Amino acid sequence: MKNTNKRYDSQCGDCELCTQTINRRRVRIDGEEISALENIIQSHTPTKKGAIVYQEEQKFTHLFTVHSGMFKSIYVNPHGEERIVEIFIPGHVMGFDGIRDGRYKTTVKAISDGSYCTIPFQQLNELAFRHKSIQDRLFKMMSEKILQFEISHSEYNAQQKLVHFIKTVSDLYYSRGFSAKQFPFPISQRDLANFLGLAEETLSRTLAKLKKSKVLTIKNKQVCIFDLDGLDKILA
Amino acid sequence: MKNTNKRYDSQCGDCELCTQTINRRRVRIDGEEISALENIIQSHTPTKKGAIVYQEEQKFTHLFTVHSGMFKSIYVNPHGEERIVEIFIPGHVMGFDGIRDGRYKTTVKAISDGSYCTIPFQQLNELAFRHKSIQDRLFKMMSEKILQFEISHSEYNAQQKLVHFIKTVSDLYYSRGFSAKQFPFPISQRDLANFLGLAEETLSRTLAKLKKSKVLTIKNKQVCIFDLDGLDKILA
DNA sequence: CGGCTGTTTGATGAGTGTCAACGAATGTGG
DNA sequence: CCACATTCGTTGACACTCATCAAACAGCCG
Repeated sequence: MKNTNKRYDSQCGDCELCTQTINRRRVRIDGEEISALENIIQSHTPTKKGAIVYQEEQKFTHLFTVHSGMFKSIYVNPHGEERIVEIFIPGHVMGFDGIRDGRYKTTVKAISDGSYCTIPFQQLNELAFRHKSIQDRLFKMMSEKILQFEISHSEYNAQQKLVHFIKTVSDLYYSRGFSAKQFPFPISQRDLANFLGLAEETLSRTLAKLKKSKVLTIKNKQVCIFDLDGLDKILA
Repeated sequence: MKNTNKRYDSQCGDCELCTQTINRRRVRIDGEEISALENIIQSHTPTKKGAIVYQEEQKFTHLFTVHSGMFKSIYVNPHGEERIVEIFIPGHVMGFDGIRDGRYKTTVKAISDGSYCTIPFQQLNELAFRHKSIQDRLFKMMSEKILQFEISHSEYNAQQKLVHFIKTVSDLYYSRGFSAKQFPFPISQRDLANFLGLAEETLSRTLAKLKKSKVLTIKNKQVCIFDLDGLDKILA
């Protein structure tokens, strides 16, 4: 099982910081700045499922990029309820919530076995101050994130929420050269429901409906999309 | 009417860029960097209600800070439906959605008469590259915005959505030294419903309920909060 | 005054959350 | 390797929130 997942690994210089999307494909940015960047990235910390990358209120020191596996970012509301606010897959950068006031505001845990790279923010910051292109990239990445949130804010029903998320993941795999129709999906339905703001039962029923209408299934922690156009129709 | 609003104006060096929150109060950051910043800010463009600050797909050149009045940021989804994704009040910075790829992704319009300041991003960028503290501030502001979205993602019912938004505005006025219990609120119920993702009728009924239970009212484009603790209880 | 636009009210139904129970899968210790 | 415990996913019944439709009402401006 672990071996079949291996091909989905992200290379070290393959994260959002070092790549850009052109024609739906993720391509590496070249230049000495990027090399400088790669030099401060500490590579491949392997993690077991459930392992903690960073914790709420811990001092903010690093950003992290997912290398393999899936991670979740958890926010605990004032009533102690855990809410999953983000799901990360290979290439994603984790830890932006710490920049604000020097402490992480969420807790990040591994959903599956996997590994991540570590970027000392202090050094990244210095680098951004020396290389304009790196400063620009950081601004752009954060701007992108803000835009995504703004738009995703829009009102979807249960099916659309689910399909939208799966499509996002599909696009991401596609952009890295993998199949858009079949890819690993190690997240549990409980976590997924929590993330999407749905009851577990609603998610289960929604998945059943999508399977019945031959749009997609999730089996053995793998998504299999039968009808990509069907997905778009659901979101339309 | 316009005169009574005047005291709610934000000063030029009063926006999120030049201030920070300490003990729920917004205080000015000092230092020559901030002065440099103020030098590139072009002051006070007055606008009439309905006026457009920037438009989707227009080339990204400036950030804007609200000086007085209220503004809305509109995203048009693929089906031509308009969705209000942000509401801006004095001190807020508008235009971050343009950094991503050099074009604004939303349209910003004035909800009421008001005015705003203009910051050439090119110059701001240069400045951020020279003054580390400005780069830091920009990073922090964007991080803050990301965090807000992540958290607000959490599941609220209609009443909580409404109360949460009003509380946000209240806090913001308070942080600038105005009353937390009574402040201008020029947004129409239609726009507000759209922003909150509610039907107009639901919003109307929710407001009626809050008024009946003596928590708050909105009259003459003014919010009047009777029971601040009541608000917190609703969100709890 | 009439024609807008914005807000309110009532009736109805769709979509989801909740509760309860069960079945399937996974992990654990002997 | 089996028996058991635990987690995870499924299914049905039901209640409730909220969107929708329809219609009336209020405020505003020419």
